[in-house]
Formats: sequence, structure tokens, C-alpha cells
Amino acid sequence: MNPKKDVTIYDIAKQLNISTSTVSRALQNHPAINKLTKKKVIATAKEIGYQYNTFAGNLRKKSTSIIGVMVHELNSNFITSVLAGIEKVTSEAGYDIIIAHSSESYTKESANALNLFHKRVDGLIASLAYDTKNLDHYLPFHQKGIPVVFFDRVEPSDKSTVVVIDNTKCGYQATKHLIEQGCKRIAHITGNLSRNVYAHRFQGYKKALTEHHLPFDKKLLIVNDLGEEAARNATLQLLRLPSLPDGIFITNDFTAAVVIQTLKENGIVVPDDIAIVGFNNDAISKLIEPKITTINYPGIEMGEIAARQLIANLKGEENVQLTNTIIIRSDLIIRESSLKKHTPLSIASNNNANKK
Amino acid sequence: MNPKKDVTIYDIAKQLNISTSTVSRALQNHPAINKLTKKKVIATAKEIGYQYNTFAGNLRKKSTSIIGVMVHELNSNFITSVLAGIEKVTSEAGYDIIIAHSSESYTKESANALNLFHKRVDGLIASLAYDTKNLDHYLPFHQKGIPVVFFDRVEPSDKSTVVVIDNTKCGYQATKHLIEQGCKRIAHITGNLSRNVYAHRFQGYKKALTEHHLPFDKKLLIVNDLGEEAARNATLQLLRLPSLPDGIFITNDFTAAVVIQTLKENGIVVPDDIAIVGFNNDAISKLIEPKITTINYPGIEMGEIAARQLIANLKGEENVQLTNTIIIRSDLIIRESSLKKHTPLSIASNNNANKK
DNA sequence: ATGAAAGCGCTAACAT
DNA sequence: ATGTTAGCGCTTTCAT
Repeated sequence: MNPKKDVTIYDIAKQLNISTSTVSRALQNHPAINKLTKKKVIATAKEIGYQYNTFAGNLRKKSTSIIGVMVHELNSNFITSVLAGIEKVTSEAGYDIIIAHSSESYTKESANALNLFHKRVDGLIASLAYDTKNLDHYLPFHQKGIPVVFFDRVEPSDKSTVVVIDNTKCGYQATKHLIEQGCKRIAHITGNLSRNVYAHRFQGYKKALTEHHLPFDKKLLIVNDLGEEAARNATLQLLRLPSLPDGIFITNDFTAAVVIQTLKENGIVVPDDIAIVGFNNDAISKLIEPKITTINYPGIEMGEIAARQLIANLKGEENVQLTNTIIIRSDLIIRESSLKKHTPLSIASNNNANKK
Repeated sequence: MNPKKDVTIYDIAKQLNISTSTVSRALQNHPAINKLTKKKVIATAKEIGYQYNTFAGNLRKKSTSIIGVMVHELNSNFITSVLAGIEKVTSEAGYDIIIAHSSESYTKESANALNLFHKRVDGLIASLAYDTKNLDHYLPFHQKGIPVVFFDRVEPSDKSTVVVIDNTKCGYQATKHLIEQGCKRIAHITGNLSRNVYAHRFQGYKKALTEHHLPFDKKLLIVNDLGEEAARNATLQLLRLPSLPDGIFITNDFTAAVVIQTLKENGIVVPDDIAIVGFNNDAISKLIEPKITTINYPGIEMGEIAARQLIANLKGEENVQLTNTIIIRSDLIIRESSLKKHTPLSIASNNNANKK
């Protein structure tokens, strides 16, 4: 298949009548090598079409300078920002990255993890799939001392650093904001509650209700796969309720967009009849009508921090036991979808009158 | 960094008192090996924690079973569908894939190409970046006989198969549809015209105008980077024109969504004042108001076909000279954004009255 | 059905 | 500043 024989450092060495070690060192810009020699080596390398053989190098060095990145999906602003952040930091540090995506499937995540392990990545940065419930597939990494950093979708682990946002706080903020807008019956549409992000947002939601003496009504909690159809069904389900909710906190903007559309199709006015808060600050949140109030959190920064943490681990600078959890800032962005006309924002947001 | 020594086939061989060749063959399920031996080898492999070393294998075999995939971006439905298609076909054929993305930058694309080359991928599937103007960075692949298949964003090449849609036809269809809706002044917002997809769509646009005896007005052609700000500026630029367009054909749905929003903010009614056709059938096209008429084309299929073509090349089954271009079907999806009230679709779409 | 032995291309400890 | 040398772990030809 590759008929032509590869050009190796032996060929360069022969041509220049020097040893392969000198060639190898020259190619790596080793300080002990004569500048002239380096020049000659590089020149002949180019001349005879030499190409570095990564396998031979990796086999010898027992390290790949590759960092694996496992993501649960690819098509969201958030993930592409995280990837950009990771790429920036890792490439500056001389690492390449390999991206694997699980498409939200535990099985695929597992297979990919094994695959990255066999590819001998030096480290791993991962976000878990929708239905991942254990971390067994990362055991080989731990056993071999390969550092793993989890971000966003995580499980508690004493073996790895996790980089997350404070989802409980976000859920709390989102819900509190709706309460301050005068909402009394706030629904929550979210994903699998065994996944940390959704579990914590739900906790925050409940906390806000409790603090403001609103009852938690389990009919107002809908857990689904967050797809388009599920979002429509969830909305219709809420609309069939004997008494409608007056606010919905939805765990991602895409789902929120579908919900808003379905509500409008059914003659419900957003935010007047039902106020909406989404999550993620995806591009779509600014493009639909009304624009969606949402939680923003910086993907780039999350990626950069995860990568920096991993590289620190790799260099042995950092003790995982010490920095086990890193929390990134996040904030509520208020737009039209949640602003009930009768409660001006400036008053509402500082209003603690509900508290005893 | 990886303190523990790796378990190798030598360890297995020693433990069982057989040779490494037997172990190697057993692990590969070679037919000449005794079933019992195989079982024992596999058992002890598991027992002592053996892990295959890809580098040693690749170094020896001079092939990696890895296919590189170069994409211009990651965050679109289209690309994720293509990836899914590629993944399906390649994994069935026993290949792994490595995804590299250029973020629409020629420089990054170039660097990534070299990188994949050094990683010794067995083949490459690529879509070009926004500003890629030559294919020099793929030369090493051609020289070494590594097959490359381009999809969607391509340049003409006699060395590779290209998999595309008929962009000229799509541009023509989109524009003709607007004309049939009664539009007389149709603007076109698009990307870099040296990129094939945009160039061809523009050709189709012009062809439709010419065929229907409408003049091409260069003030109605806006070329930009298709980002959010550019889309807004483009819209405002059109709105400043002494006589407004009554239709706009826009080269992607995200941009179209921003344009529609900006139009609405400026009191223009879509489609009544200005009808809109987008491109790609992204999720957003169904979620904004009005829903966007767009061109749909099947990413999954494109990915599958590109991958199948590459694998056929790899196996030497296929002669690139013979199948140089593969065209995938595509179609116009008509939604509200282009439907002028006074021209019912059923009549308009079969109407050739304009023709001499 | 199994084994011996060579070698894939590179690196690095050790020598000079 | 450069060379010698011994592998890294696997596959495979040739032999038995």
C-alpha cells in the first residue's frame, strides 16, 4: 500500500557521514549540537524528503505528547468553546489532541476510552455521556498513572480533578429569578437526574422554591432526553395540566427554544402567560422570539483550566489530591423570555420582600 | 511518568513457555494456532494485564488502520451528521478515525494536515477551510500514495475523489423559487466566492436571474464571513439601498436567522416585504419565526459515501481516475419565510409563464 | 502448529 | 560536540 520505502535518519546520517544520534539530536534542536551540523542535517532532511516517524519515537520514548479529549457531543457552542480553550493551552505546551465523541452513549464512551488508552495518550480530558453511570472505563488510566481531568459532566472521583460550574447555584438563580418575576407555579424540564449537572440544577430549583415558600409539585418536573420531540411532548404535557405553570426553567436553550415554539403554537404568550429561563447561552437563545433568559458559562475558560490542570499533573507539578474540584464562574443573562411586564427588572432583582 | 513497566507479549510467552510469535498469532486469532493455545494466551493476557502496544505494531506493520478526518468546523448539524456517517462506515471496516478541525483557517488546516500525515493515517477525508486556496498541504499524501477524499468544501483535483452536492443547482432552485414567489429584486448574501460552494451557489443564482430576465445588480450581492455581526451589517446595508430587495437568498441558515431578526427589528415583514431562503436545513431553521425555507442535504449519506470511497481506494478496489466526482442529492424545503401570500405555492412552483 | 531471529525507526545512557 | 550501542514491543519470514 505504501510501496516506497521511508526515508529515515539513517539515510541522513549516511549521506553526511555522521551518526544517527547526531542526526536525532540535530532534529530535536539539542543544544549540544554544532549549529553548522544542525543546518546540514535539516537541509539534507528536506532534500531527501525525510519525515519523522512518530511510532518509532513514541515506542522509544514511551510517551506520545497526545492528550485525549472525550466529549459527549460536538454540536454546541459550549463544547466547541471548550475545545478551543483546550487546544490553545495544549498546543502552547507542545501537545496534540485527539477528539473522541460519545454521542451521549455510555457504550461508545467506554469503547472510545479504551481506544484512547490503547493509543497511549499521555492524559485525558473528559465530559461524560448522558447515560454514563460509572467510571470503570477510566480505571486503566488511573492504574497506569495517566492523569484524567473531568469537566462539566462529571462524577465525583478522588482520582481526578473535576472542572465544573456551580450547577446548584445556577438552578437556584434561574428559579429565583422566575419567582421574582412573580411566578408561583414553576415547572422544570431537565435531563436524567443521575447526571450531576441535571441533579444539581434540580436541587437549586427546589432550594429556591423552598426558600420562597413555594410547594414542589412533582407534576411540574419533567425529565426527558432533551431532544426535539421530547421537548414538544413535555410542553403538551404541561399544557394538559388542570392549572398551567406560569414559569418554566429548562435545562438547555435548544429545548427551551422548542418549548417556546410549541407554547406559541398553542396560543400561550411568553413571557406573559409563562416565563422561560433556559441554560447555556447558545446562539439560538438570542435568535428566537422572545430572546431567552439563560445561564452563561465560559466554555473557553473551562477548557483552558482543564487543560492547564492536566498539564500540571503531567509535569508532576500538581497534586490531584489537593485540587480536586475547580469551579468556574457562571451568570444569569436576563432577556425577554422571562420578563413579566408588571415587575420591572431593576426592582425585582433586588427584591427580598418574599423572605421572612 | 509512567513508572510501571508495560506488560508485553514476552511476559505472556515466558509464563506459558511458548514463543512470542505464537503469542502474537494467537492474539490475532491466526487460523494456524491451536485453539487451546489461543485460549491460554488470551487468559494469561487478561490475567497479567497485557495491553496491545499500537506503536510497536504500527512501526512493524507500517500501517495504522487510522483514517484522518479534517473538517472546517464542528458546530453544525451538517458536520456532525457527516462525522456520524463516516464513523459508521469506517468502524465497520475496522478503521479508527482521528478528527482534526481547522476552525475555517487555512493555516490550521495546513498544520493539521501535516500532523495527520506524521501520525501516518492510512487515508484522509477532508473538507476545506473558508480561506483555503490551494491543496499543496495534501501533496505529501499524494506523493506517498495515501488516498484523500474531499467532501463539500472542495477544490478540483485529479488526485482525489470529491463528494459534493450540486451547489449550482441548489442556488438556481433557491433563486427560482423566490422568483416564482414574485420577487423581482433578489439579494444574495454569501461567503468567499473563491470557495467552491459559494461560487457555485452564486452561479446558480445568476443563472436563475438570467433565465427569468431579471438583471443582476451587484449592489444586491454581499460577500462576508457569515458571522453574526457580518450578517447584521449586511442586512443594514441592504436596508440603506434606495430601493429595497424583495427577496434574499442566504448561503446558510444561521446567517439567515440573524438577517431575519435584523429585518424584523427594522419593521420589515418576512416574507411579505422580503422573502428569505437559507441553506443547510440546520435546526435553527425550524425554530425561528418565520420558519426558514432552505436547502436540505444529507450529511450522513455524504459521510458514508466519502468513507466508502476512501476504503475502496485503500483496498485498491477503486480507481480514482474513474470515479472522480460523486454528487449527492439535495432538495429545497419550502417553509414560511419565502411564501408570499398572493402566490400560492401549488401554482407558483409549476409556473413557467415567465419564460419566453 | 510452533519457534528463531531479524528488523521496523528512533532515542538516550554512556562513552569519548 | 559527536559516536556506540542497546533496546522500545511487535510482526513475519523462514525453518522445523
